[in-house]
Amino acid sequence: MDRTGSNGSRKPTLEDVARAAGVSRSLVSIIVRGAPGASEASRTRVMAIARDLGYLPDVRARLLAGTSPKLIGVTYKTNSLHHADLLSSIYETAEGAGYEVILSGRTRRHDDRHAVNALLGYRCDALLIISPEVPEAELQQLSASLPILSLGRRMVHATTNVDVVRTDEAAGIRMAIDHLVALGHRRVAHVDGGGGVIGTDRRRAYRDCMTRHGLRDQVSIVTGGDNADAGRRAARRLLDGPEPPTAIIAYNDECAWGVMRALEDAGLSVPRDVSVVGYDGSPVARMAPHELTTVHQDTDGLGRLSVERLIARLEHGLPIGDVVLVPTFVPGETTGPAPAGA
Amino acid sequence: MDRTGSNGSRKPTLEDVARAAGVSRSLVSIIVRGAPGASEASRTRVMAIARDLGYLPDVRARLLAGTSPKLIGVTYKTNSLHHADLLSSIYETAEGAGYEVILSGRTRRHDDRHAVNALLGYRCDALLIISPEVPEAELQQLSASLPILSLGRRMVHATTNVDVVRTDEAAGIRMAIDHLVALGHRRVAHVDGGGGVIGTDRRRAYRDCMTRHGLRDQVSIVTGGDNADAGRRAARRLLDGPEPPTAIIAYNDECAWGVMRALEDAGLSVPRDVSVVGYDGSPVARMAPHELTTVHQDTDGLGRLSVERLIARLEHGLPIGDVVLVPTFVPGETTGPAPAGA
DNA sequence: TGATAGAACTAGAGCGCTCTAGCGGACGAA
DNA sequence: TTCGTCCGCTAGAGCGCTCTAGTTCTATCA
Repeated sequence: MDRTGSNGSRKPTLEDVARAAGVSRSLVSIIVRGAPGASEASRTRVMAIARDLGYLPDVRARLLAGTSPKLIGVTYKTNSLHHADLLSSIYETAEGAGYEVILSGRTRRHDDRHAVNALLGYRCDALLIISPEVPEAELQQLSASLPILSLGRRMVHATTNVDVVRTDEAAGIRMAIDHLVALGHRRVAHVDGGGGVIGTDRRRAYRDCMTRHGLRDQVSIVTGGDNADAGRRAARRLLDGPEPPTAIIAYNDECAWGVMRALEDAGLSVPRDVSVVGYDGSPVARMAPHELTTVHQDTDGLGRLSVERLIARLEHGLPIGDVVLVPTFVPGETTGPAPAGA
Repeated sequence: MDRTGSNGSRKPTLEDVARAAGVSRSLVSIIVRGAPGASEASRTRVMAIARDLGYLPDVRARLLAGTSPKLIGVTYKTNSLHHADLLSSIYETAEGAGYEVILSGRTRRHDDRHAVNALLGYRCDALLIISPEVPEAELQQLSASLPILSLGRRMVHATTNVDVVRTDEAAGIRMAIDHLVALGHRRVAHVDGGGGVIGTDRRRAYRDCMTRHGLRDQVSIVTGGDNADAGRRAARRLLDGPEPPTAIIAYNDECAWGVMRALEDAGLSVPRDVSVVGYDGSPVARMAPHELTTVHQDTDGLGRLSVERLIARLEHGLPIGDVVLVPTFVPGETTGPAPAGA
């Protein structure tokens, strides 16, 4: 078997182009990179030859030899619609700035740590972790050797060196509760996202905001998660309780789907009997049979800002700190007036 | 600003470990790779030192220097739940076999060609393209320089050098139609996936199978797509027609969501008024408020087989050809008996 | 005793690129 | 004329690794 491809010929290298053009490897390098230091005449001539030969730079060699930062490692959960959405703007921003993006997906058996290690193996210059799930201390430790940006998750310790671009969770939850209360709801429950920082923030915001509305005794929280199954199980427990809620704020859109599923199972109608609010609001996530009422995060902005700031830090050492975007509340068809008797 | 990390120290290299251990770079290389040729004593000693130093092999250098194939490039659509599902088994199988996987996502503005070029830049040894959208000729041309495997999409020309691992589309559609016909449905429509090969196969299978059931005059096809929006728009057109169907087979699960959405909009109940069948059946895709009746592809099998075969080809030159898996039909809650009057 | 084999290890080339240092020639200024 | 300067270009080192072709050392056997 021929390793180099069925046609038996190696991929052309800089050397090949240089030989064909009768110039040095260095000149070709300058030209294909678009770096200054070559005459216009040489540029057009060499580029034409490179094209003819089908030359494509070897990214591995380029990264190995280069001295300026050029590689951003990104990890995300492959089964998250919201993460997938963020990738689009991350790709676009990075490519526009001349940076390579290397992806490492997190799956069931391939978690944060695996993914981060894979990225470190590529010696990326910075790490963009979407909603990191490892302990903050680990991120902190990592940040000693390269810039780390957490997209979505806040850092608890102010002293941290880990940069953050995120959404104002409290604002999002507040909008949702204000909306529901204005519709006459009082028994507003929360299916939370579990023990993570984002989940904790949303849960606390829920509690605070309920209290501010004088509904402290109506606070009802049940452990959910970031997927539909978790939402469904959680909602089922909620409905089994003594006083089922008239509105449910789910941890995210997928979770909200599960919640609606459970309501359906219980013969309840949305929003007539129970109102449901999601979170994230990425277009791809809004496929529910009813247009989901949701807290819309600025996906494009989050992705773009993360990359822009990370690059600014890499190139000029500008600190990023904690960038907070305000979400938008998007009323849909899954929320309505509280039932009369409630 | 210090490029090499805030602690100012470069990442340790083989050289560093070798020096610390008082042995040659070559020996350390042998040991960290787990290659034969080192004593047990050296192994434990050097490994301990490597660990202490926090040594992590540089993948770029390793790939650049290595002569045996080790890198599989994978491209997929970031917003496809089915593709995301496939990634899990692809990762696991490849890692288990000691291969690196490099991902390149396809997004709105970052299409097949971009993604493939990015992967070629890394000089991957083989390309695994999930549901490729480029013309077959282009794949064919690509296959001249490295093994190409199309996961999901069949090749039209028998002479092609592109390998395929896919699902038996005809069988899947047949199961769906048999199921619906057994429930008394006659007006079974199809919201298709557009002009791609997979879409065409499912469409043709639909037509053939309807004909076999003596329902040729009931054939009703409307152009959909692989997402909920497309499904919704398509179903709307279907319902506007003279004789709306009593059952709809959607191109995939996301499309089916859209179809259900349109039915809901029209005040129709699923499955009382109209039955709906999806396609793919990955767990993450089955979040509809009703358990979707769907044609379940063997996601794990597809991913695993693709990688296993690709590796077999790389290492032993074994041809892959056209591997076809048979899907499973999973009856859910979105299909029921045809309405009496229909 | 010396030849021989095998195990353990090393030297050094080379993967494809970038980057620094420097070279030659053209040109303008003194 | 001579010097300096700038432009266009090249030589060659080096990025961190793998791999081939040794070398050394010990054990074994005629």
